[in-house]
Amino acid sequence: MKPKNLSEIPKAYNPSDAEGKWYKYWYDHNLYHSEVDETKVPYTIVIPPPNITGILHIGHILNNTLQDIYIRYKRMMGFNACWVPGIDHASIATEAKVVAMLKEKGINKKDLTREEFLKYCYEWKDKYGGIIFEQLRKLGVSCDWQRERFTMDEHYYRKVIEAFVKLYKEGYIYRGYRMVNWDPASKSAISDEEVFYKEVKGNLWHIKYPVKGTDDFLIVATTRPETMLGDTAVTVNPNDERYKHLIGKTIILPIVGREIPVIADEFVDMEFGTGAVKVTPAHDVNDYEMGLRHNLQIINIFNEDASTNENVPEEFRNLDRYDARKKVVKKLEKLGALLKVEDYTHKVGYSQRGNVPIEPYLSEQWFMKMDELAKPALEAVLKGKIKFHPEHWVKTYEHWMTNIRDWCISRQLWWGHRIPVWYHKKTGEIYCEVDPPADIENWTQDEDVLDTWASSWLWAQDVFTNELDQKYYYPTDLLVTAPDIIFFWVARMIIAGMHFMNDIPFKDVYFTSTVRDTQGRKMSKSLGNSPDPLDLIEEYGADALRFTMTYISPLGQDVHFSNEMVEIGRNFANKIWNAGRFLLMNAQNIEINPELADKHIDFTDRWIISRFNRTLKEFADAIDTFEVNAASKILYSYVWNDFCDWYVELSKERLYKGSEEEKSAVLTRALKLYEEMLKVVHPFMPFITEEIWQLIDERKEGESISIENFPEYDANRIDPDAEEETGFLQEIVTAVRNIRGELSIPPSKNINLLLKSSEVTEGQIRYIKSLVKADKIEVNKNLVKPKASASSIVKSCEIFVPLEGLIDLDKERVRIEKEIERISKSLEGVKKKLSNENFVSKAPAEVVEREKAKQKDWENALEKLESIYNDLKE
RNA sequence: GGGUUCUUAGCUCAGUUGGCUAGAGCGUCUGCUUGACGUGCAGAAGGUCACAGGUUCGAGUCCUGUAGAACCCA
Repeated sequence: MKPKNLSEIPKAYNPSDAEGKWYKYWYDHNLYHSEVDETKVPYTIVIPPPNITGILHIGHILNNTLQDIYIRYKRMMGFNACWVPGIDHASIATEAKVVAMLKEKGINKKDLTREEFLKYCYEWKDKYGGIIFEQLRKLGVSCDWQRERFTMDEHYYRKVIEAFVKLYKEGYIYRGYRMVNWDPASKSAISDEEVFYKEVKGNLWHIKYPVKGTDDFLIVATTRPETMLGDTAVTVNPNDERYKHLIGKTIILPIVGREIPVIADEFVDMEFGTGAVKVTPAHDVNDYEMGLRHNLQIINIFNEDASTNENVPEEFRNLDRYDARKKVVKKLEKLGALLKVEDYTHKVGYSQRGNVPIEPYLSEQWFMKMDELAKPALEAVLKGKIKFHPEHWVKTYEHWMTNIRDWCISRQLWWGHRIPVWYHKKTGEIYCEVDPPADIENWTQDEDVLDTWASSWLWAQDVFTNELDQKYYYPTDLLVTAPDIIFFWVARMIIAGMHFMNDIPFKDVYFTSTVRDTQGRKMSKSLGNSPDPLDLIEEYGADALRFTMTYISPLGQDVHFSNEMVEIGRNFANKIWNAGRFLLMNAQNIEINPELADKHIDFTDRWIISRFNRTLKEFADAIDTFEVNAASKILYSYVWNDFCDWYVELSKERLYKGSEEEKSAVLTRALKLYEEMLKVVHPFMPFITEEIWQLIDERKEGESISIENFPEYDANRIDPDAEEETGFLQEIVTAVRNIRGELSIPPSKNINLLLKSSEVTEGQIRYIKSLVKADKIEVNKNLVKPKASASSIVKSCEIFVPLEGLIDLDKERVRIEKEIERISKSLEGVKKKLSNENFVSKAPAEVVEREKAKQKDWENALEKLESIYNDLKE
């Protein structure tokens, strides 16, 4: 080992210097490219492809940090690690952006041909599609950039089309005229999963519907009065005594004047509203089904943009649905048909993309039959072939999969994978193949494209573009994703995997926490509570942000994030930096000699090595069980508490006072241990660990900590004796420091120490002396307590700090009193337990033994404390 | 309405198959220009584990109920 000669090491770690430099180094040396290598076991992750319209948000930080931790860890463990990056074309979102962009330029999509429009889309993608990866690189992700994919790459596009054709031929895909969720802004169907429900303050309008040929009338209550223009019936519950006599009668629809029947259907809830329901089969899902049951006329009153069409009276035509509502209400009022208006809060479906209320709308769409396809995918998860972390998502998955409904996969858009179906111009015959028909002039291709998720569901299998790769890397190992796309993407990827590959797409799925603000609100642009990760990286450093995210994100729970929390990571990085700085500064004067690395070993060395190996074991267990949060805490506590607070402090004794050879041995060993520690931290904090790793020894061009071997746990290095010996030392030191603190003995004041014990060793005395700033330590099992002294008890050892005149005896008395009280209380509990015969006979022997030992220890301590206390009273 | 999850120190969270003298970080208080670090060091205070029952020798942990919160589905 040959640490660099450093004239000056900054007191604080400066991330911005290190980050750009090392990312470029990794990138230039292509360190994270993976090729098929049969001699190595692959470990594969496919990135959840961000949307090309998307920019980096705090959720991406968590998600990609987790993936990077796993990929870096496995790479260092010797796996052939492959992390495939890529982006998603995002049909609806992108098309909306491009349309808006064109509009600003004064171009109307309608005036463009499909080809012209797609050209604009690709231009847009080239301009903005790569931004998010530039941002992710700032985070330090070790993706294989040579494998970057896009859902509309030629190979991938073809795979999507092949999948459609296969499913069509197998009978899973059909075309139908159905009620769909219509987004009137993008003028496209969307799937059930793309609808979210918002609570909206609205009204319940009570409208009077006259019964033909009588003075009688029915009152219907509705939240959407404008749809009455398309009513074709009124329904009551057949058991409703109030309305039985009206069933079969005819209503004259106000405004429109259409004659519509009163029908009976069990579906109607007698309790809701007035118990009489207007039926608009073309614009409500339940009404549509009722319409089918009763053979009702279906009148569509809206255009594609949800404005009223020619099926309504002339004065109401060409109005936006909300304008139509106002006008209808006004008219009803004028006609005396409006009885009352109530405030009413209800949930309204909105388009997730366009954020406009969706319109239930009848249209011809392509659907996928899901129930049969879902079965193997459900089984794969229930039988544990795919494991979810945390496991409880299995229930949500199961619930959705067992109640799965057919999937509307067509979208009335141009940007995306065009449906490979051609209609014969004369015969109307349908042709569905990957390649167009030979006599293309006689056919017209379906205008629609596929739902984006009907392309990204092949992501795990078709980012691999040749058979060899696919065979080697598939199934992938881990998918890290947000739980809100469990249905959209995770479930469908499993379905696709089982159907097309006859195998699972990934072995483990890690569902991340949802990042919220400190008030528990979701991060959103409109609330302005969403921090820009790039600002955070600039302020605190990428490592700090990465570490903080893992440190604060509990498994399976939402995380409450605020910018100041990143200080946790920044401070931790600084701690690591300064421990390194300490060793490097000493290396300027003390020779590093690898031959001495195993010389002058004492119990503190064996202790830190033991602790390190325990840490390795705990760390690996946490990573293997996907408890990343726990893993980060294990790291934190080893680095900060064990290594810095104790080991570095202990080492000073020998570093400053040892022989030249001892100094050399101690520093060499400490640097070695520090280097191993850096490797363990590296997957979490890649930049700082690389920066220091490059400083502590001479490295060749192309070498990197990121491709070093991860330290291996060695059970033989677990050393209970050294742990015991160091633990005893730590307890004594802490007890003395406690006395100093509690009795306000200034740190500048050196003390003498008397230890009444037969168990304290010479080795321990040396360290105690340096850690508590003692001039003299006397150890003797027959010591007599000096009168004016402070005391403490650690196991069998009594500690006395004689400080005539310097300690306040009243304070000391209170301190001992408190200690007596605390131990008495604990002792009481133990005694109570042990005097319970049931406990002694039924509890495991081991537990009983432990309680007995406690009793002995505490009784012992109490006896000593009481004697000390009596002594103080004199 | 159905499902899932949560409620532990002022705040954010750990607490594995019940054995606990209930932990950590932040914040608070006291002291510290200690030859790595004030982004730090040393010490301290702070909790009838939401509430009520039950199972058990033993419950923060298991069961039932109540109250409150969040998310998903309809």
